[in-house]
Amino acid sequence: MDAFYASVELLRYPQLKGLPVVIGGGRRKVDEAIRDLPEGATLADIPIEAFPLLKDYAGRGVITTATYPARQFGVGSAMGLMKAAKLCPQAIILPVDFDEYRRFSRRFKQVITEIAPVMEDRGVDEVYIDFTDVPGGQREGGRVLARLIQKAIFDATGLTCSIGVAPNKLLAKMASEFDKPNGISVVFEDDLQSRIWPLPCRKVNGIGPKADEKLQRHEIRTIGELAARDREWLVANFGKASGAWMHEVAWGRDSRPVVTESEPVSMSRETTFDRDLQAVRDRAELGAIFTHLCEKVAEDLQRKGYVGKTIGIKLRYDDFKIATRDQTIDHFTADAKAIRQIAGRCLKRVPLERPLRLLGVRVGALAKVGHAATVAADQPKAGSRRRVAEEAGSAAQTASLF
DNA sequence: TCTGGGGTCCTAGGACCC
DNA sequence: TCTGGGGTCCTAGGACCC
Repeated sequence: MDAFYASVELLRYPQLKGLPVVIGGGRRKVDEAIRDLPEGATLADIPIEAFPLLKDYAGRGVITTATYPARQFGVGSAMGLMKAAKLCPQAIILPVDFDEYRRFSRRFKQVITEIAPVMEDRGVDEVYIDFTDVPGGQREGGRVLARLIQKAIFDATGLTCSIGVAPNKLLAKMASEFDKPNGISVVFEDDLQSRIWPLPCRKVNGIGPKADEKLQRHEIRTIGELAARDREWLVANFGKASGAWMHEVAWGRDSRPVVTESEPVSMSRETTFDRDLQAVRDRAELGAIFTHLCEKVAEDLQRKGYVGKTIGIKLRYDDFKIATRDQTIDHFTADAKAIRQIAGRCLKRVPLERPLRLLGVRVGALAKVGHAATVAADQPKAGSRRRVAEEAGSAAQTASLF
């Protein structure tokens, strides 16, 4: 299979070209900073002097993305804003505007599917493309088609993108990072030794900070060093599945197809509070947030036409530890009140002594509305019956908090 | 004032069924 | 009475990605 991996550079405002800009944080704080602007002004109308600076920003949040001039200072995605402010206080901060990103996201994906219909959605700004059957797709090893797609995206959206072309998804993804922004890189099978093996293991999609740390403890830093270990050794040290997978990717092998359709598995809403909240002292505030999250998830489900039967909550404590609880019920629902009721029971099963930083509500085991009816007719599972019995016994002592 | 929000997939133990 | 597997579902946590 021949694959593209295309990654689009997110929104930039023309008047900010060449300036250090970070996008992130809560919308609220940034909105406050630019609220003196004329009514109806969009960000594009704002004079540069009016943009809020990172050094004046105070609040929780992380960077979603940053311009290349900002990255020069060492700031980048997922970094805390307070830390970024120390590195680059003069950077302009802009609010995240996901509605706008989604609009652009739809447009650039539409442009791509008109040229190459076999496309896998990998999020708001990334896609895989299988161009095996696209007429002319093989010219210059795919470079011609990549240029065509790049130009079409730019014409339609004004966005630039980086494209990697390779024999499979694994290599295409790595190739796309070779020439950013707005570049095209073609990697062939024969380039494995010269271009892939020198890269750090972290560049492999699927090797994260934990796996990388463990690899480094075994003196494996580059993909080449990973490839040098034999499969048996990797399996013995990283487990049957992970070890074998690591061996495959180190040798540039990946047979995953480009998947054009997929059904969602879960939908969730979560929020980090402006300040840590305590279950007892801030009971009313927490209760209101909790209800709101349930309503939002219910809205999302209904808007997209899904129902679910596993309902759960997520807490993040002030020490950043996470706790989750969920319960599977014997019917599908997308009703805010029903979700709130089951999620409330989950909340009673989790420790609430520590201050809370985040609260989330999740609905999983989804089915499309209409398809759910047949599934719902199935016998309730043993687990649900058991749970119902336990609740009867524990309701009295836990009824207080939510 | 370190560390967002929305996802997927995997693992592992226990219950339960055959 | 004790000893088995295999398979599925449920739950909690964790790694990872965009």
